[in-house]
Amino acid sequence: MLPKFVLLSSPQFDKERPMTNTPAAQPKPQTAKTAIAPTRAENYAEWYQQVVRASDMAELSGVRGCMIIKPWGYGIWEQMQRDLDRRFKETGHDNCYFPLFIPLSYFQKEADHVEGFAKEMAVVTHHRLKSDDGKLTPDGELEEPLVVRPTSEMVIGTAMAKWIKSYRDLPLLINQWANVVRWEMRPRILLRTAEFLWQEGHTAHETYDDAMKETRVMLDVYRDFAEQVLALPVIPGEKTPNERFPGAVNTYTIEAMMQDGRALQAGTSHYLGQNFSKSLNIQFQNREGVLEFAHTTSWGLSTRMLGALVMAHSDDNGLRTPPRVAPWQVVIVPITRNDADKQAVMDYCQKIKADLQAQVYAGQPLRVKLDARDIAGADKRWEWIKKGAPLVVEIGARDIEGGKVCVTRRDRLDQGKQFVLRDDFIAAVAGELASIQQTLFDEALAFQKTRIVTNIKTLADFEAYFGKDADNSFAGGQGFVRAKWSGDEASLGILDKYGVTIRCVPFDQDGQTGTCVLTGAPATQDVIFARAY
RNA sequence: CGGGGAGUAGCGCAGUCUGGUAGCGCAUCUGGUUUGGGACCAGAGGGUCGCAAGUUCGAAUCUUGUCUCCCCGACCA
Repeated sequence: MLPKFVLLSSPQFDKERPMTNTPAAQPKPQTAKTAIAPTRAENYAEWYQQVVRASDMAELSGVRGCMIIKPWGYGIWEQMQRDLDRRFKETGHDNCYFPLFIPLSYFQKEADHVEGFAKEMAVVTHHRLKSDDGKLTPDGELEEPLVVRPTSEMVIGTAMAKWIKSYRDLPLLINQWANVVRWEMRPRILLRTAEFLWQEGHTAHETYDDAMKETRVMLDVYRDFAEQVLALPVIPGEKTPNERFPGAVNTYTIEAMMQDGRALQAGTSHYLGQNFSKSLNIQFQNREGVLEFAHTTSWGLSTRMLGALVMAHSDDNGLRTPPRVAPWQVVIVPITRNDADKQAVMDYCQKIKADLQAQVYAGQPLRVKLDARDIAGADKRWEWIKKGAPLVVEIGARDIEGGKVCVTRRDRLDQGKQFVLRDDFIAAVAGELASIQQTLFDEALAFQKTRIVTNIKTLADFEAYFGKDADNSFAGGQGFVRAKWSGDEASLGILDKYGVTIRCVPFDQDGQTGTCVLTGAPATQDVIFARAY
């Protein structure tokens, strides 16, 4: 039953990544050529962009801060959407769609909210063009400018105010898949773009308890999704007040660690209290017949997760796409030497494709691509490796004779190609995908664990870790500092010079009293300090 | 938005100082030789030098404006 090509032990995750910071004295031995240049260690920021390009997920569009999401990237997003959407439905939410444009006056109703977004809003002020000597200029000024939604609390809340009359109308649980625009100062492809795709859930509840429960349940949906589907271990916790969503009472987050040790907020869930219901008049008659303001929540997860996949799972040969979200989980590359072979090889490939598609992984039929393009097999193979297809299967005339297939596992390039009996492969393929999914998670988790330091107790320790003299190179091994913080917001000013922020107050707390790493004051809560994207 | 750097063929670059009508490597196409591995040889195609205006007989090159990208900051669901 056990296919012979499954590796039983996991190779050392970090074997090609020195933890020491001895500068490049090593005389580059005959190392295998990597598909991505520069490597992570050479220039992490540039490596990231090269992986995005090489994996063909997305590219810049020429429109400031806006990207084109290409089929491989969008295909991954579609898989994410499908999985998340199922989870939302299972937790009782329905999908809706609200307008892209929000009247400016709506925003003025919630002071904190507008202040939080004012500096990054695209505003539509005209509704037609006129031609002046062939030059088109805006004309027909609007009575009231329209904001392109940066998020939809105001427009959805306004609708909720109309829909909700009675406690019997609650809870109101809706979600929308949409694009939003935030005029970011410094865009970074997939991670921070002016326009991005996301889902935003918006709910209204009768009580604090109900709304808080919803907030936490949805954060846990994100956590489970990140870990199970994206193979991305995350730290769930609450944001400190200064990092809260504008207008929220509590903001919760899942924080992921990238391979350079920086943090990425991967999803958030907000308890909005009665702030928005009071601003927008979302009122209902309670069980005693008394008018009350509803408690609302919102939660979102975006195409930024595509960037997170790149930064968390890629290596120097490109992306490694988790099988659960890979648009194609198995790619068949026919190896044809001449026209005589061709038909036989293609027929054999077609049959294997059909047999593979009859297999089931994670509750769904396998997604199998037969790459029949008229280009060299070796080129196709490397293309799929750079995209991170979990399994690449090469099949040539010789394989047909032996009844075999040649398999490359994307997470095990070091083990090379495995020649396996065709039927064994088909029987084992679902297990292989599960194994790859697990490997990606295990490696990311092992990495995260080695990069969370808990022995930083004083500001001097902190300085040594994050300060100017600390090694913040890729090989330097910086990551998250988990330490006590007093909760004194004034102390956050100390962080400015380090470029570090508190990412979250993790849910799992030891409850011990210690001293604040920043001020030395008594402190009980553990927080995560890190540089962030 | 502040400081720095950069936009020349799909990608990576040279040429810009000292204006004379565009080149290299990879990729692409064609032919041939190869072939279980990111091949080799020969030939070919592809660029209004980011965009716009100006100076000039002549602008990739000089001037001004503008757009975009990268790095560092600030800002930031």
